[in-house]
Amino acid sequence: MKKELPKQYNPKEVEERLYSGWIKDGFFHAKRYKDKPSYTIVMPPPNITGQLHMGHALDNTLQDILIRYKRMQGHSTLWLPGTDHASIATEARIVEAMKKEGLTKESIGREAFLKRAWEWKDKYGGKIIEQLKKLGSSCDWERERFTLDDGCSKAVIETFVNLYEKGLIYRGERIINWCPHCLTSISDAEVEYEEQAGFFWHLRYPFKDGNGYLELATTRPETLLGDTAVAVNPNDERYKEHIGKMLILPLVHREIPVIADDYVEMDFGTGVVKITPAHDPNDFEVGLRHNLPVEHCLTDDAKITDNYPKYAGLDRYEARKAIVKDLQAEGALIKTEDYTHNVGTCYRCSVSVEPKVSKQWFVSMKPLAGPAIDAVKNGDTKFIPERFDKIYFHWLENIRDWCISRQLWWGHRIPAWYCETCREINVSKSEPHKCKKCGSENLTRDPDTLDTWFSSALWPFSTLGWPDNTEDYNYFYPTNTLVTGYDIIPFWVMRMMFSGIEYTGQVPFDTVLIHGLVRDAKGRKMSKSLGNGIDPLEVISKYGADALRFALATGNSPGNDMRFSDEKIEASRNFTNKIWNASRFILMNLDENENTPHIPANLALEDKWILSRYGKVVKEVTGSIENFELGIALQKLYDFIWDEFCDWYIEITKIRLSDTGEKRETAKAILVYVMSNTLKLLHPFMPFITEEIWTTLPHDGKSIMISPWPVYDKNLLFDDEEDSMERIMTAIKAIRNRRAEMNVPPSRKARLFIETRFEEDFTKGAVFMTRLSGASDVTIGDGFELEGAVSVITDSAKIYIPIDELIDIEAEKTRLKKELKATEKEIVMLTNKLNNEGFLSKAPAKVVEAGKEALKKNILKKELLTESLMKL
RNA sequence: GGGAGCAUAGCUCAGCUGGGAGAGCACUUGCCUUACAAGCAAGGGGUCAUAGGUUCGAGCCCUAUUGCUCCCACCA
Repeated sequence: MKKELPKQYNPKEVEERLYSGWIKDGFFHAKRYKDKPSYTIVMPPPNITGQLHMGHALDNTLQDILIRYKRMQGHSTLWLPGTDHASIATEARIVEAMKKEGLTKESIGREAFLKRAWEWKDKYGGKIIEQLKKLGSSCDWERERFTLDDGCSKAVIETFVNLYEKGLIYRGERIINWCPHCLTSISDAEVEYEEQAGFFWHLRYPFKDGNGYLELATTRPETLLGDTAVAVNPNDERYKEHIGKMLILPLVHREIPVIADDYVEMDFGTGVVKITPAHDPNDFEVGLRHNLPVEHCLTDDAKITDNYPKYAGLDRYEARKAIVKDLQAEGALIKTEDYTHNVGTCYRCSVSVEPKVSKQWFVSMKPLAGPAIDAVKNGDTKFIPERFDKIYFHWLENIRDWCISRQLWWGHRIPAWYCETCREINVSKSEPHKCKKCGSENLTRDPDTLDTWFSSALWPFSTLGWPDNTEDYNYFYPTNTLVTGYDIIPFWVMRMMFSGIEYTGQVPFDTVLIHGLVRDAKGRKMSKSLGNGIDPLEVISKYGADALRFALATGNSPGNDMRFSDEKIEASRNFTNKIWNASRFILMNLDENENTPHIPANLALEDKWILSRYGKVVKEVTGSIENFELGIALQKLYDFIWDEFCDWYIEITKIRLSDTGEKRETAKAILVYVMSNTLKLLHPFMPFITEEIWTTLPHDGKSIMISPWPVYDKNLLFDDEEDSMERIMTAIKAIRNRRAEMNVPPSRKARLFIETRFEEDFTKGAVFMTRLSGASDVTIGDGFELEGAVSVITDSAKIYIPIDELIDIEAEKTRLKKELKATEKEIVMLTNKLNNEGFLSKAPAKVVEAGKEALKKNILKKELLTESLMKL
């Protein structure tokens, strides 16, 4: 049966059929071959609350390209997928859902809450995985993991206990970032600063002795309730005499001291700062240095505490108004100024973060940061593009201890039990039955869970079976490439690095490929609130996954943001259409039982040319992918397929295809060979359409995705034939140009008379020159005496086109003169260059040679032009 | 306050270690040439932000300037 492709490419049908076929054949499943190198990527696990957005689509497209490429190259390839439990986001979702039923976490209790959470996860957690499949992701779904599954949890407990025993995890009362909405602590990395318009309230704090006052300014007057001192700079002459004196705190009428601390900037404001250790990170530090009491005046949900009955229960912003009013009434308010400043907000809910002193668990970062910095400095892991190592270094060099405890229930519960008898902390991998210090059996487990990122930090090895010494772990770890956006370097990349080094003794990956954000057509960040997000699933259903992947992979370079637009996706779709139709054309010309791709013996000039060009594309594309220049690799394939293969080679073969015998067979064979192999090069980028076509063409093997990646073959290089084709193509373009200029309709065929030194080339090319340049026939010879013929001159030939009715001798002269002038200019430029001693001695031989070659061509062209002018 | 990025054709962007600028879209002209009008052919359009410097040679390297963008930072 002769094979055919339908007239229109139908991505939907093809994608579903092929994807399920690949799964069924087990092509995505990674096997550990002893004699093959491994190549591993762990997927950045999307949140179970997530919906696939363009960021995921880009991230996973890039990973799939690398994985498919390496798989075809014969590596034991593992792309390990999974999801993240996303403690805050998921818990918020469930709390919200319960609210509708009139329930709260507390009302149903921890166990029932977790039951709901797992149910929620089972119901919705797999959604994003299904969406990733639509993209064509060739993940090993048999190895899919979840950050809260048994294996990952075991790794988390192992790590926690281990670090605790090493003294790198500790519990302490520190100032942390508190989200009054999510009701949990969050880490420094989870705070986003945004500029907000506010006020600067200037206040008067009177001295206890009734002798005057100090003026200070604050943006948060409500924290005045928690003031336990006022600070000035020790070197500030204005206030030196007041240091140690007591002030009366307005409204509260508590006595607080004036202290001296370097932290105070003399030239900012009045040089006097109120100190609220409980609710400001800097003030907390000052408080530590001066032994100040920590006075809490805000509750967990940011309301005034019961200690201040007049304001108790008021929200922080209401309290602010009330307190300002009262300050004014008391005469303590001097003035109010407009003031914009940075306010920390929660990266999950955008509510202003409240700094708060609280007992939490921390990871001691300094000892872990050092080796992580070294690993990048000495090249064990490298960032692409390199500049992102600066961001990485900056974070690690300035890092503070990582607050890892969260006041949430959905997550890994901290493995610490407190003895109710002696207060000893018992940290243990399994539940202890009695206190290790006093033997009491009255133990209570810490109610808190760990930061989601604590488990994510272990992802590259916890998913492979660590801490157990599994075969997967030994074979696939360390992983190779991590692909992610620059925005999560501090959250994730950095933490995986120090975790990997600390626990496994190896960096978790050798390369971090960083990509940018996908923005909308106007360059805005895609966001829910703006409603400008483009849904990748809609794009897939309208244009196909391959078109989406092409649009995401092309025209952008690592680390840079990109824009996504309708124009771009349409251009991508057009490319899929082009490939589809080229293939249809080839299939149309094949006979039944065609041979598998091969190169026949008697090659024509153009066959050698396209093979040579193809060979170079193999080399270039492979090189570009190796350098992670995926956009460039794809651009090269696009250009080769569209310009060289379709617009030239296919057009040229049409002559031979209408013939019979060996000529036709050879053309067919080369068409199949080049198309089929080029599809392989394209497969990592556009898996579906390439598979569909490849398996329809004569092929060897079950699937393109497990076929061997083309290898650069020097035997396929034909430099002389490339030069010959170049001459002919230049001539054809010049003829087309002349005809277009003179408005000769394509239907008007004309004869061609060619004078050339490259007679052999043009004799070969004459076969297809007629078709491609609208000629009726070609005559190659010498000394043509043609009255009123248009001449076309290239650096290798002089071509006459007799079109009597169109010839205008004067116009012809003008045109030739113009061209002569341009050629002469070129000659002068090249001559100067080649007479330059510096250039000759310092430029590489290759460049000098190219210059000489160009000069030679221009001189030839000049001669031909001059001759033609003389004749006229 | 510190750091980074960007500035190339009307628009969106490529341009790998320096060898006389490219693509897609848009525009102009002509084509239903039997794979593709989602196409074919031909064309117009750029002192590569500005000013210096290094070099035989600079979009690419160095310095300064201007304009945007982002990240980090305890100026209350």
